[in-house]
Amino acid sequence: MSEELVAFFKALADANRLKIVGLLAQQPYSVEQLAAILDLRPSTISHHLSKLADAGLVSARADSYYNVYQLEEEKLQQTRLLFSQKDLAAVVEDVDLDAYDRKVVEDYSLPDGRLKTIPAQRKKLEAVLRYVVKAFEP
Amino acid sequence: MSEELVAFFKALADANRLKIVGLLAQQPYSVEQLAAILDLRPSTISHHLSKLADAGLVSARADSYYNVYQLEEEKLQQTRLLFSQKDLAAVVEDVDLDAYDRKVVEDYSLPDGRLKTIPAQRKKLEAVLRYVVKAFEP
DNA sequence: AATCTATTTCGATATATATCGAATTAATTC
DNA sequence: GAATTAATTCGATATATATCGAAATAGATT
Repeated sequence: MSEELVAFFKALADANRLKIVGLLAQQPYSVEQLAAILDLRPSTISHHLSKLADAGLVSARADSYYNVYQLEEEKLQQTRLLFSQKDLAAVVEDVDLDAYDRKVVEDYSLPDGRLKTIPAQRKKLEAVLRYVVKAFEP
Repeated sequence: MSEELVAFFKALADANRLKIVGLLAQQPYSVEQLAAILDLRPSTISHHLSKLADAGLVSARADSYYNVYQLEEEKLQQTRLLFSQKDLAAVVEDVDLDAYDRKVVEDYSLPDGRLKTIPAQRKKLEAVLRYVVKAFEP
């Protein structure tokens, strides 16, 4: 039967899931990061990733205690045939890539702008560092 | 934006629409023929074709007073990259290709099996002829 | 060990979609 | 010209899907 083929197209037939694919085409992301960037709840992102995983388009890798999702390269080849690099870039063009970093800094900041504490979680520490580094760029 | 891309995948994200594409990959069909073959109402087929047309995957051609739908070749190329010839064939493998011909013959037959009248519509006449010819094959 | 935290699962809800049957439209046959 | 017919459009309905928030789970930090 062609249930698999239908599932493949269904997986790509949603604007937010296409954005997830577009983002993962650049680098792996955790659920929380994707949630912040796409302004959706983590549970929603988890559902989307589950559908993409069922279709074989993404896979999860445990990194510390994050679940980091990445594109499956073979399937990626298939999808690259479908929508070009340009299309793939267009999908994420109106996406706020820094939303996660900003959110973390905000969560850890006092009203006066200084950090309450240094985040214990590695990804959050990284986010703060990226944010600070960016502040010193031209 | 990537609304167009989403529409493209949405168009293919349905088992019956995939079957329509698989059928049209072999030859053009009218709405009525597709309805008989896929066992759906003509209005349903019309909706499906409308979505496929919006995505640029099919186009209509007036033939006598039938609307005959065919695949758009350029888009077909794109989809051929997605799902191979084999997949395309698999999509229609459990489809009853002769359903339309049988239905026409049944509609025009008397209880004793002889034809009431010769169908006036060209496609129905063709259907009866195909049916009869097939009856004389090995 | 106790507490936090990221993710998943579950239940609820609102929106979208597939399908049908009836009404409408456009074109054909008689 | 009247009756027939293919296709589309419309209204209704049932199912599917996207999303959320809360609860449950698994893992890490203190």
